[in-house]
Amino acid sequence: MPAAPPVLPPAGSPCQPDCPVALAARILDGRWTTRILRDLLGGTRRYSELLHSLSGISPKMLSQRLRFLEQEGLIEKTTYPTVPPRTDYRLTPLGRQVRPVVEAMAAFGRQLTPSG
Amino acid sequence: MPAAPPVLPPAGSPCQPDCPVALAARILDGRWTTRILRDLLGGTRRYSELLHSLSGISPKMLSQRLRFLEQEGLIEKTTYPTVPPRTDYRLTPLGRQVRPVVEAMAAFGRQLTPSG
DNA sequence: TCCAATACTTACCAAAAAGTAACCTCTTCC
DNA sequence: GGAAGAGGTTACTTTTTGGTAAGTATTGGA
Repeated sequence: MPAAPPVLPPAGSPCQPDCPVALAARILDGRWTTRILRDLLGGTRRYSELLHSLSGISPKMLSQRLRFLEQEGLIEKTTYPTVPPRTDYRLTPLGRQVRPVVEAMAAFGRQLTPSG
Repeated sequence: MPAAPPVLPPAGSPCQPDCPVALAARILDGRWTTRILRDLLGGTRRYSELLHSLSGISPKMLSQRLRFLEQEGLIEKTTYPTVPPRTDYRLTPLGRQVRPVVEAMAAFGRQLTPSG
């Protein structure tokens, strides 16, 4: 059975603050959010792995965004009481629902690159 | 023939600043951008229509975002020298490529609504 | 004793994004 | 001589976002 067709609100209807696009934008907004999600779509990641792979992000921003995404129910973490401690982050079922968004962004972003 | 399968960068590869997702995020970032694009996906709109339909946006923000999107080649405008003057905004071919992104965001946003 | 490693937090600061309110231009209608 | 209406701009302020640097906790190892 095919996936449900993508539905955009009808042509005339304005995008109210509670419109699905606005709700998604509130969560996905920010320089780093979609990049963090993109990396987590590749599987579980540790804090230090993300800090390294998202070149340029500061520890503060990373933990801030991670905390926000956790609050919003998109990711969850596990801390292992080893020495030194270790923390794993992974997407929740809700978080995995952003895959189509990130994929569509990647496809759009490829149109943007001057030379592939 | 089916659409090309959505491709996300391979699991291990970090999201560099020039990764497609980051490039798309730079343009789609901000509280209003995707909402403006959402409305324009419904067809040509006038400045005053957008000002009204994007409830809460200020004239300054709207013209700022519109100018930015024009610079980035996603929209174009036409001004008619009527009295009073009239301006139409519409998506360019590049701008229409954001449709899948906005659709995916809408689908994700619908998961977020507590009730419908 | 001090350093290393991991995963943070805190205080402080700079820059960017967004909001508010007022103003501007032009012309036609009252 | 206004006001109205479209499409903005300007100056000013606030809020949000992001960055830097340093500090915290734990404990095994040199």
